[in-house]
Amino acid sequence: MKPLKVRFAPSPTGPLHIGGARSALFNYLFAEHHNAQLVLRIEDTDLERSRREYEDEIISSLRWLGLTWAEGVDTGGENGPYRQTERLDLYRRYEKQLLVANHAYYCFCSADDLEQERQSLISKGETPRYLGKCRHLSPQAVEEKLRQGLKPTVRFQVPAAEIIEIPDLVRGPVRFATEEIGDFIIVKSDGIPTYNFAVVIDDTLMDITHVIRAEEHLSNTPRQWLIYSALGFPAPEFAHISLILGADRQKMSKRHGATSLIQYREIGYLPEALFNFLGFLGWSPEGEEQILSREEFTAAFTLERVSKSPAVFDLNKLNWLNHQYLLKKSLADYALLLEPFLKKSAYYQSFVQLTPEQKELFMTGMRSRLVFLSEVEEYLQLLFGPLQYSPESEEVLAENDVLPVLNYIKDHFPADTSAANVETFLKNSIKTLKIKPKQLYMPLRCALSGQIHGMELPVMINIWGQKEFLSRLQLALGKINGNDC
RNA sequence: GGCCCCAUCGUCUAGUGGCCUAGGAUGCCGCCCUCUCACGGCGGAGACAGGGGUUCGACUCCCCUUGGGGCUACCA
Repeated sequence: MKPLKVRFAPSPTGPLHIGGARSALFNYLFAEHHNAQLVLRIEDTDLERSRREYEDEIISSLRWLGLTWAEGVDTGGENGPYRQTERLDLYRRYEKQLLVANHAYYCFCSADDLEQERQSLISKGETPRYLGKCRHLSPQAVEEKLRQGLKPTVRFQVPAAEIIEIPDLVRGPVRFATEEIGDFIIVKSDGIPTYNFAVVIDDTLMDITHVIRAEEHLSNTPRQWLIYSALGFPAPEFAHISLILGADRQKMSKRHGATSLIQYREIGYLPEALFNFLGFLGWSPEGEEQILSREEFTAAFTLERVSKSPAVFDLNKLNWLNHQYLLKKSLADYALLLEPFLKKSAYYQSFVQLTPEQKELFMTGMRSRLVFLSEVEEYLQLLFGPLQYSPESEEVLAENDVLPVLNYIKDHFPADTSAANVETFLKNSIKTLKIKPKQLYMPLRCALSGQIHGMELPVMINIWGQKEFLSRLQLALGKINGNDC
């Protein structure tokens, strides 16, 4: 039996998209599960939009996600080159073969003619398609047009009145009538093959056994099927996985916010969280656990459990997963992960001056709180930024009994500002003043940070130190007194 | 418009004719913990799109309707 082999074949026309990442992931999981090879091929036949920097970006996104492949544009292999624009002579060979065998022909129709034909068919309620005007051009006529310098496209001659049945591993058999298909272009007028043509040749030459790709390609599959059979190639197995939709149930696109993997990395999501999240979009294991390791995924992944219906991208769930993965990190690992985000902050200089103990307290506080890493900026601002009072905090400070409490704290504040000592001091103050904890903590929190939410108060106070603490408290007291006048 | 795909809580999903008064997760709400937020614990509301069949019995099979999506390019 032929060794199993799959591929991921992105177009370098933009950064790696969530949907593309999921397709890549499913191919990767399939390969790992079945001990198959994964190939990374670059489909750059769209000369206008393809850019080498996107290719690099896609590769680094895939690596970041933790995917590996045996063969490909960056790793090399026996079936290269792996960039379609470097395989043009290969396609030309098969183009000639189809031309000679009358499976394909030159077409000289203009864009205007094509558009007219299209509109006319739509108005008649038929499938818009090319009706084959140039199909029976005589060799002399073709010769003549070529001599005039006209640049033809090459069209595949679709056989009439056939039903094509594509066996699809996730959808079951899907049928198409060739009447609905029209002779389609396999080589553009600039000599570059179209997707439908190149993909068949590459998948064959690269010994791909399973084509796992997004459902948007399903309608293209009969065209490819026809080429396989005209060329005498065996067709691979197909598995069309459903699309990932935005919250509005439309295909994910730029207007749905962050759609590229890079953006998620920049916001501070972990690759393992994305891996886990994407793995559950359109697939689920037999058990009920939600968090799977890479090994558990590869052990459990089969195409049989891939869902047929499209999946909506749910940021809430990604957030939860990311938080879960973040929570599991050791403090040291967490600090390492947070570092780039800290460095980016305007308050980085203040942060680096903290003692190791303070940094650890800060990390511990962040770890239980942050859903994604870039959120750290809010906390840095609270600690090191200018004191600004939120409306809620002003309400708290406007209450009658806060002044004596704050004054007491100010007058008895200890010189030792270790978090433990501050906590003891605050607890003792509560007893002395005979008030509820909240009556002390809340006004104090608002006075010092201007916010009603935040990290543990003793930790914040410890980080501020006595001087900063008193100056903040002073500011709040002045504000309260001012308001009273 | 034509062709194709899809249809279980808001969302991701389990479910392959009786195990289902439909399970899990997330989100939401409540309680506990607690200075707040977060973490953690406990509990609650929340779905088989509609209509026909098939069957002793349909979430599960078939048909229709409806809804959503994809394709319909000299883009992939």
